[in-house]
Amino acid sequence: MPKNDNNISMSVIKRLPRYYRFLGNLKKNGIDRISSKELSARMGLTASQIRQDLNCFGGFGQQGYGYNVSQLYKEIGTILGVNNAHPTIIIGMGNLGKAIATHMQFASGGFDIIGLFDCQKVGVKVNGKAILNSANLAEFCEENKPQVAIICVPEESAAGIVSTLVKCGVTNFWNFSHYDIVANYPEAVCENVHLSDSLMTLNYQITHKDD
Amino acid sequence: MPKNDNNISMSVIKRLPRYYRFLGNLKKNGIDRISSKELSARMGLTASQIRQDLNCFGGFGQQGYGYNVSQLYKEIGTILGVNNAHPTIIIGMGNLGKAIATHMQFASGGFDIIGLFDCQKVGVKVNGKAILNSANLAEFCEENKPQVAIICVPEESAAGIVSTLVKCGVTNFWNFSHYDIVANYPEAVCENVHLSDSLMTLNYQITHKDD
DNA sequence: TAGATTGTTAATCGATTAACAATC
DNA sequence: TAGATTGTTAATCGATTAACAATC
Repeated sequence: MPKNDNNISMSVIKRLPRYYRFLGNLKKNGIDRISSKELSARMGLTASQIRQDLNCFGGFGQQGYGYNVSQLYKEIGTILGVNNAHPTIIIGMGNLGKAIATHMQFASGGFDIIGLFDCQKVGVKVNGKAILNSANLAEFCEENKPQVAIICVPEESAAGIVSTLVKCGVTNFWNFSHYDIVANYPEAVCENVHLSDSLMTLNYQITHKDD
Repeated sequence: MPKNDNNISMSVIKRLPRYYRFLGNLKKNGIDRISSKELSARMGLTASQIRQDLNCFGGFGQQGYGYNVSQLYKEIGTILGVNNAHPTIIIGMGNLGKAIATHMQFASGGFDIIGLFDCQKVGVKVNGKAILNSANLAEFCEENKPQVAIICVPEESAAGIVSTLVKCGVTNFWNFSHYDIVANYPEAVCENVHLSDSLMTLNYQITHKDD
């Protein structure tokens, strides 16, 4: 009986993909039942946290038994939205954009790539799809109604691109630039990936290892 | 007078790169003085948090005045370790590895890329550097003593690669694979980038926007 | 039934925010 | 000096962990 509490904390949400991954592996290995204790040992969490996390969404377990792996895997998948096929475009076909376009398994994550854009390289094929001209972005959005945009352009170009997209009704973003989308468009949903910040955090840890 | 408290929380550390970025921008715009209040407004934080964060490392401000932008920028840079040049290798020259190799500004982040590895494509140049054979990884490490490895191979290959690297004394990782390095090598320093987890978190937010 | 394990409430821990004396 | 703003302590808030009654 799935709940829908609407104020699930980000801490919990950020753990869901990892649960999903571990359950997928268990399933693949033919394990069809697991207790919070056993899962906690495998994942390096507390059993308490796992039970708390899962109970944000519903009582998926059974006292005295634990959790059914396939069922829980499916439930978490649904919660995450992997059964969606959000029409999605990628803006910026530099090295990063190309890598994202070719490297990610969008379909199994719930996304459907319907267009790749760049202001250069128009017509060049990436992963079998011809790059479209960023100049025609607005027009494309009117016709094809993408729901999600992946921003792989540098910060300088991002402001203009995002402005165009929001005007066309695209308000969901996977943002690799340092442009702060939510600060400028509070209604937007945005997940940031700041690779250079992550690298600097690593540097901090290396530099201060022996403090 | 920089402190060195050695138990700075990860919450604080993860905010440092963003402070560094904002201060760099202020500096570029010719602003040479800022109060925690003004900075908090620009960054969308509380002034209190900024003062708490900075005071983990030392009293960089001056009552009645605020903070000197250039000085604070420099201090945070030093804390983050941007003046280092950690000899670094990248393993895996698929789309992602290539993008990382060409896209990131390693030098200004405190890293120096001294080798690119792949089990195929040996000799092909990426960013002016010829790809080396992963089979010769151990040998290369003995000779060149890299300190950091960037793991851009799939999870299946990661276990073997990381084992080799740890044996050769490489214990600092920027890890793009789902292989859990710290679980297997507790002495390792590792910063994970799980792109597919990030994408799934975005999907959750889109899917539950109107809950 | 007895043992196991959940769902959930209460206790603890840590991080953020507020307040204010110190001081430039 | 008076006004501004820090550094730091105290209060609050939220997240994690522990405990245990409910129940399969």
